[in-house]
Amino acid sequence: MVTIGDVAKVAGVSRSTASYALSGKRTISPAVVQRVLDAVDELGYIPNAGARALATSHTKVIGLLGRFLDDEFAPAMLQYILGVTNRARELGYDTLLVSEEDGIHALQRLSSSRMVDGFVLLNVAERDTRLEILRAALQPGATVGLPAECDGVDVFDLDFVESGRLMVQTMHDAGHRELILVSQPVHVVERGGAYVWRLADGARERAAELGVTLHHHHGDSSQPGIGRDLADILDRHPGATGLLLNNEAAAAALPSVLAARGLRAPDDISVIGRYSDDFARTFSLPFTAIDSAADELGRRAVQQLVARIEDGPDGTAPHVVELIPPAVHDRGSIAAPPTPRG
Amino acid sequence: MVTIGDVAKVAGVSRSTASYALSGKRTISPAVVQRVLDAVDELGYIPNAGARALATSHTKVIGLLGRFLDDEFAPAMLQYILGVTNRARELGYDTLLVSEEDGIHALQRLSSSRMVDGFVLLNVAERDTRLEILRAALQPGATVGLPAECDGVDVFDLDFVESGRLMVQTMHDAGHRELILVSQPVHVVERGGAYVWRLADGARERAAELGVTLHHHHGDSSQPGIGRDLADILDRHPGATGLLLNNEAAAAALPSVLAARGLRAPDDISVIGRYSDDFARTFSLPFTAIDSAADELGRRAVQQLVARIEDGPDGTAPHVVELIPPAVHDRGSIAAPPTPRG
DNA sequence: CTGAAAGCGCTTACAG
DNA sequence: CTGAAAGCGCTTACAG
Repeated sequence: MVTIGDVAKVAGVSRSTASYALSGKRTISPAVVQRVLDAVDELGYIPNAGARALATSHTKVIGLLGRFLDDEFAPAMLQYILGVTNRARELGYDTLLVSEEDGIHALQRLSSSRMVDGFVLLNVAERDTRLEILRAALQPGATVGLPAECDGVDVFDLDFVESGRLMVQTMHDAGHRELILVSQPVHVVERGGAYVWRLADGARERAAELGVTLHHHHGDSSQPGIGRDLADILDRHPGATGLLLNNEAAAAALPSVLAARGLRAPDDISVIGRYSDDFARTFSLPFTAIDSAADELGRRAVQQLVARIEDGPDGTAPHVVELIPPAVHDRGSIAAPPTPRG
Repeated sequence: MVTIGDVAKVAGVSRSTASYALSGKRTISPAVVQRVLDAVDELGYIPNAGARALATSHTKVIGLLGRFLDDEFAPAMLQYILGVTNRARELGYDTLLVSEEDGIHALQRLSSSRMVDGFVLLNVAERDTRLEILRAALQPGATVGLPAECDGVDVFDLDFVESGRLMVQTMHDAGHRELILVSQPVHVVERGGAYVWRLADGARERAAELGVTLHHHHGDSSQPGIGRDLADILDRHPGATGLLLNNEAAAAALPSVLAARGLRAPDDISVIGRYSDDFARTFSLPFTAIDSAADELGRRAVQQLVARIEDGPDGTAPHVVELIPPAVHDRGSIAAPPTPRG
């Protein structure tokens, strides 16, 4: 293995000079710097990460903690992950991905062993037990997902309240006066998935303000349950002309459900969803939707985290709570309601 | 930060005794071991990973290199990733996930900096330039994906040739004599996705042996292209009664395509796919399929890798090439061909 | 502008 | 059965 001692020898300088020449933390004569750089090239020198971490207390690694729940929508998770890993690399960091069930344990292990400089937590719930550990850790942390208590961490999430309001507003603008909102299952809420009721609250609020009728239902998170649920829900509200989906499985199942009933969007019913553009593309969902901005959220979280890491432990920048405003991606599934038959 | 020196002090022993008591590499009297363990508990001691890595040359981290290609089927990738991270953790390893475009560069960086003890490469192509770097690295490596040249690495993949044979065999058993195979786009093959032609070869072979007609087409890898492709392909082979899919996007699009043509599986046409069970569940695909075994492949690769890491650099175990035999998951989309109309 | 030395926190021969 | 010391490969005060 080639060490900085080898580089120093080849360049004809001391190890400290070689180190300073590479880090630039001390002025070294240009000629010497060049000799060191040449030696590095010649030998293919890359510093030993463990040794550097031991000396500097910086690993240049961030810990990414996901919760991969069985009934959570797995494909969407990859977008968050790639947002984090790609942005981290751009900023000079590698990413340790932890899928461990026991997030608390993982957090303690990585923090105490000094394996990482900071943490990004995905899928953060309303009351997330990982947060107290994170606040007590020496490394800073950023979350994707808005918890009840945000102090001590940087928080990033889609603005779900505004998303709900926007869905209703958009339908109202198109002339709809009776809407159905299909959310994730109740147990997702019970598990702390507060975004479910945040979007619902926003929708309800705006519906009340606009005098629009809104029926709210929770649907299953997978097939065939969600297919039956959708059929059932449509049966129960024959007067509804607009469908709001805050449930990826529902969005995936809807095309077949509509086809089976001989309905078309937007001719017979208008539809607006909330999921990632990537998801829509992959599964060819033809519905106008609010982008869940997974990649963007991952990138922002890691960027803020790195800024905080490099600010040092007594950096004084206040913690942020950034809620990304919803953006509607129009796919033509919203139109004026059909004129009532008969 | 609590160090092994603190533990030693509290336990009233030397640092080396504390270390040996914890590692068990030397016999220490039970009483002393207990005192050390108590001190560890009391202080919440967790060893500094960098220091340990520096001393032992082992990081207990494996590097996971993915290639996340734009038109590759992203959701499936997460299954491989979780197979790797979960199994690695069970074996005491953490996982550094690298999504870097430039896999060669990443490999060199992680290898030379001694950040990881070994590598798992996902999505390995027929001629994968990362492999030469991997062979030259001091750390061992395992691949998911069968390259042309397997020496120096442990290789894991689904047996795609056998998968192709099995698809044809299954259809033949049900009475079908004219089949269509829809593969991934040609450019996936050109990029080195040899599994595409491996499955096709197996299918062709078995079709020839059984006297079955097989039409082979490449379809687009996303909507709306693949929807049009499927319709087109079905138009061109009105006599075909069985459809083989080696293209996830095609599987996802097929329900709507069939619905639009007023066809049902298996009444009007029999269908067999090749994708992960998880994928089928998530998108409620109603087709019998060969499981791509993503999770299982990730787990096996990491297990073999860890065995090799712990065998040490002069371990003599021969490298393996494990092709997982295809398993059909019956979802009832195969039946006898319809009796010809007219 | 440069070098010799200490120190980061471990593990593991070397002595007893 | 246990301890004092060396060493892993870096960085960074301390001296010149």
